[in-house]
Amino acid sequence: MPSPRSRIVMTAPRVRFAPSPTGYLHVGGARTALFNWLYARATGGTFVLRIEDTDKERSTPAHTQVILDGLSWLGVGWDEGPFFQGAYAERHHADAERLLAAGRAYKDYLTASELDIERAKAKALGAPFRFERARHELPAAEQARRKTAGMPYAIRFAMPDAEIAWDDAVHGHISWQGRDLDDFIILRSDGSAIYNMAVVSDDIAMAITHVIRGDDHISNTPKQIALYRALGHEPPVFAHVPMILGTDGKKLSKRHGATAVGDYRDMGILPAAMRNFLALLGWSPGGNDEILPESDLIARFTLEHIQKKAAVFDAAKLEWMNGQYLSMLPVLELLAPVRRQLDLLHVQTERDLAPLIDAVKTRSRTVTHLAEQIAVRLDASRIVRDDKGSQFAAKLGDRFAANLRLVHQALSVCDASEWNAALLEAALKRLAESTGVKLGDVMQPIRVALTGGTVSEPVPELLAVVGREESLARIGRAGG
RNA sequence: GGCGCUAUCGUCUAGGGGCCCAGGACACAGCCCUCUCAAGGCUGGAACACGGGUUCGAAUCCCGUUAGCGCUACCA
Repeated sequence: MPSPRSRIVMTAPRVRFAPSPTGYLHVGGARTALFNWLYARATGGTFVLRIEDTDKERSTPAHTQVILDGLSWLGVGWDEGPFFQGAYAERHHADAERLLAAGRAYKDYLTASELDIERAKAKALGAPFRFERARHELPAAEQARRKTAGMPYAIRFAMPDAEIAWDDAVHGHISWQGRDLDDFIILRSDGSAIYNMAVVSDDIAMAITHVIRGDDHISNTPKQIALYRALGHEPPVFAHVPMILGTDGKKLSKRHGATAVGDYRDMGILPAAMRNFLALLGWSPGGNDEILPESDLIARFTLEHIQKKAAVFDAAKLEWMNGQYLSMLPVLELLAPVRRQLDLLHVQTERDLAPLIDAVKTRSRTVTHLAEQIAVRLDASRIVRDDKGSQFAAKLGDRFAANLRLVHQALSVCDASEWNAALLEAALKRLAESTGVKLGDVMQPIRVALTGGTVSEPVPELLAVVGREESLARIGRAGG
C-alpha cells in the first residue's frame, strides 16, 4: 500500500502541448493548449511544452517564438520546456531499432518510388492502396540482394491483428481492429522517425500521463497504442477535443479572417477574455455561468465536460465577452494593453490614462476601439465629423453654432477648480433652464464639437476628461 | 471505397429516463432607463436531424438511415 504522499507523486498528471512551429498560433491550438493547462492546474499536474520541429522546411526559431509569445500572452504558461522534438532523433531511432530487434517491426527495402508505382497500380484498378506485408514485401532473395548492395531500408511496424480499444476521456469507448490498420513506416530510409513513432517515443520519455489533443488524431491513436504496447509501456489516457470551425461550418482557416491568437491581440482582445471564451468553446462548466475568472475555470474544469462535437468560432460572442471584461477589469490591468494600442495609433501622452479609460470603457468592446476614443479625447486633430454628427448639426441648423456659443459663454465662467462632471452638469442644466433650450440641444452639440460624433460618455464627464482649455477651444471652433 | 468520430435554438451550450410541450448565453426584435451610445433590466421569436425499437414514460438507452467531419503518406 503506497503512502498517500507517494500516491500523489505516482498519480500527478503530466500533460503536454505539442505544436509544430508553422509561424503562428492557431486558435484551435491555443484552445488545446488551454485545456492542457487547465487540466494541469486543476489536478496539480505538470504542463510540458514540446515543439514538434521535425519538419525542417517550415521550422524556424522565429516561428517557434511566435508560439511562445502567443501562449505567454494568453496566460498559458508551461512548467517544463520548451523541448524540441528534433533534439531526440537518436532516441526515436533507437526505439524503432528496439522494435525491430524485438520482432515487432521489420525492414522494408522497397523504395519510395517503387511504393508510388504500387499505389498508382492500385489506383488504376480503382482500389484503395494499403501496404500488406504478405503482398508487398520483397521476396527474401531480393531483400538479401539489396542488403548486400547496401541499399537503404525503411522500418515498418508489424501491426498485430487484434482489437485495439481505449476509453477516451471525452468520447468514451473507442475500438479499432488491427487488420484495418496497415504496417505503417516508423523509421524512414534516411533513419529519421515518422510522426507516430516520434510522438510515442517522446511521450514515453517525458512520462506523459494524459494526451489531450485535437480529435483529428483519433485515427492515429490506435497506431500509437500499438507502439506503446510493443515498447512495453502502458498507453496514457487520451482525451480528444473537437475541432473549431468557421461560421460556414468548415474547418477554421485564413478564409474566415483572424485565426491566430496574435490577430486577436492586435484587434484589442484581452487575454482574460480570450481565455474565457476559448475555454467555453467545446467545454462547459455544466451550469449557466459564462463569465468565469481564471480561478473558476481551473476549479471547474474536467475532461468529462469537454464537448464531443465541433464548435463554430463566434467572433461576435468573443467581442461581447471582451466588452464584459473591459467593463469589470480594474483600470490598472487595462493600462498596459491600452498603451500598446495607443502606440499602434502613434498617440503619445504624458497624461494619466486611468480617468480616460474609465470614461470610455463601458462603450468599448475592444481595446482598439477604446484606444481610438481616447485618442480623440487627447488630440483634437483626431476628431472626424462622422455622418451622424453632420446630420445632427444640419438638423439643428443655426441653432447648432448658437447653442455652442451659449455653452461657451456659460462654461467660461467655470474656472479650472470647478471643472468636474458634477459641477459642469449643474451648470449645463441651469443653462438649459434659463434659456429654455432643450437639454439635449445643449448637450449633443457639445458632444459633436468634442468628438465629431453623437456617441460618447455623458457630456459632463466628457468635458471633464477633455479638460477645460481644450474643451472650450473645441467648442469655440465648432461654434465659430 | 474502407475505418473511425459526431448530430439540442442561426451560434456557444444545459440536459445524463419522468423536475423539459426543453433552461442559459451571443446575435436579432420590442420596451424601460436616458442629453447620445453603451452598460443594465424586462419581454419576444427561435432547437432535441430522420425512422424504428426498449420502457408505464425518451432529448436522454439500443439499432438503422441521412448528413458533416477526420484518417487512410518514407507529412505533422
